[in-house]
Amino acid sequence: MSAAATRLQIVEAADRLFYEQGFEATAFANIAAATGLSRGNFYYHFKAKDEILDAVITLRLERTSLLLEGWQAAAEAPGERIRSFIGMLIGNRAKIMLYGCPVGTLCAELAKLDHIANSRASELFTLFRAWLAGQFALLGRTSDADALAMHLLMRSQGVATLAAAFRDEAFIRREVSEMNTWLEAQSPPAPFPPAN
Amino acid sequence: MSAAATRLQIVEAADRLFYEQGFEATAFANIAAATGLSRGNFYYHFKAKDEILDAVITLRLERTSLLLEGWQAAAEAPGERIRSFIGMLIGNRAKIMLYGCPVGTLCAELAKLDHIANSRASELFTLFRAWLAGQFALLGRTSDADALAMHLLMRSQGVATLAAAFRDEAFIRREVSEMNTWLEAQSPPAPFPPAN
DNA sequence: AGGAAATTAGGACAATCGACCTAATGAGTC
DNA sequence: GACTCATTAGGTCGATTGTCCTAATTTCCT
Repeated sequence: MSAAATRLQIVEAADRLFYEQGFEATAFANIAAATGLSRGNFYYHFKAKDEILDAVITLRLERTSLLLEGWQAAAEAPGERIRSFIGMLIGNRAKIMLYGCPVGTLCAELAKLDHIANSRASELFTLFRAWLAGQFALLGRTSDADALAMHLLMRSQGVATLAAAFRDEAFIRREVSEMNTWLEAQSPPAPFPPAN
Repeated sequence: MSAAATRLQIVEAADRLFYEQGFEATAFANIAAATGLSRGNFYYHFKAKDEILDAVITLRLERTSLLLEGWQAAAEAPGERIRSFIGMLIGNRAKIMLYGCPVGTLCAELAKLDHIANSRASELFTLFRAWLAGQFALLGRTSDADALAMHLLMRSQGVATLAAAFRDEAFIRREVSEMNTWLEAQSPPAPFPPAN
């Protein structure tokens, strides 16, 4: 197999295991078992475990960018695009109830480990934050676009954390519904009361 | 020193280290260095590391109960009591920006580790949830008291997660302010429109 | 097909982990 | 002060960790 293909195989297995078990709790033996590769083989593609983490974060950054571009292309209306973001909580509800949000839990773990890759992991949040702020700006909320983006990001993180703690799918659906109605109320810029 | 005092010393050091570094990343050597005690000594007070975790969770459950009772006694109005809960985000903002929420991050880690103590850790959430639901019931929101409690819990978790990721104190203050105004809007039961 | 380079497998290494054991020290009683 | 029991210190154990090294294997080019 080509080196690039093997490398990707390692990174994808590590990506899944880091999410399901955590970074520190995932040993080379786990990645080896998941990929069917030998442990010693990893050091041909990576110098250290931290380098695998870097590759995982890079992979997530790339795929997140593609995801956002996809939402950007799939809808013209900013509100509908934001609804795609909110919809993630429903689409990934099964894994979220088991392992929480991949971004939030990774950042939390790396912060506690005081790991160097911590700032790079939080760039995943920045990606969503900037994209959401762009959509709110398109909605006319140019002055508080970033604050609205952070607010929505905050809600999705809170939902993911509690959904995992209580294994409660109904809670996810209820909060997603509330997020959508909240979103509806954010649309009109209305510098003057609407004339009708 | 008495056995009970030494035991408490161990549990309190473990409590802090589990919060700041995570459960798995905290070794007996760390607790030994923090307390000045010998490693082998721990096994006189606990059978295994999991038992220390159990003691830490028990300690947190007790202190959380005391905290809630204190809020209960400090204010008559349920709204003011709930504001005490929200105020935690301000009071603990320094540590929250470094390590996130002690409850949320512990639950997240134990879920990934598939640890037996996971359900016991989430009881910490249940404590806040039930108490908050009680306050909302006192506000007249008997039918959706639990949903409102979960909503507030969700917001505090999201704020803690993002505040840690971005090290953003202004974000905490802004969201706390929004939570308080949201709380104001939840007060009136108003089965009929107010007559004035 | 043959040979060079790329890729992989598997073992060995020191370090660290939780766990266990035993001897030394402490405090309190007669 | 001697005795007993509670408490602590320190060392040891096997298992596991990330890391490294070398030989075997595969791939690819001539």
